Amino acid sequence: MHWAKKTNEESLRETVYEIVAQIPQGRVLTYGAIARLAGYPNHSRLVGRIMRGAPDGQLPCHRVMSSSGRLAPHFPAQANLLMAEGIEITKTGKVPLKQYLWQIE
DNA sequence: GGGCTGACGTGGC
DNA sequence: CGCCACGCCAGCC
Repeated sequence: MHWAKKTNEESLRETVYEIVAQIPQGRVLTYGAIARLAGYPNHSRLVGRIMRGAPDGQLPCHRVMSSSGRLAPHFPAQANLLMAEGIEITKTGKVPLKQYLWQIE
């Protein structure tokens, strides 16, 4: 067969969770980076959707943000959780990715 | 099926 | 740094 498996939230969720679970403390990752690592480079939006319904407390979803370092809407606790592990947040409410982006070795 | 939405990304100004 | 237009694509109505 040559049909492509339909990319949907279900098929991505597991992979995304696994990746997010591995983000080290004090480091962050972007939706786009996660999408690429999962093998779906053009599905950053879907990753965001998945994070929206992610089990809070089980996963360090606060370490996930946009490529500009902007934090997630409707997730007020994110900033505190980040600062709690030593991550700096600028006055404009963004995380300087240059310093905290997880460089996978 | 068509149109809109959105925890997105990139490039231009 | 901010705003915006585009491109993108699954989910939802």
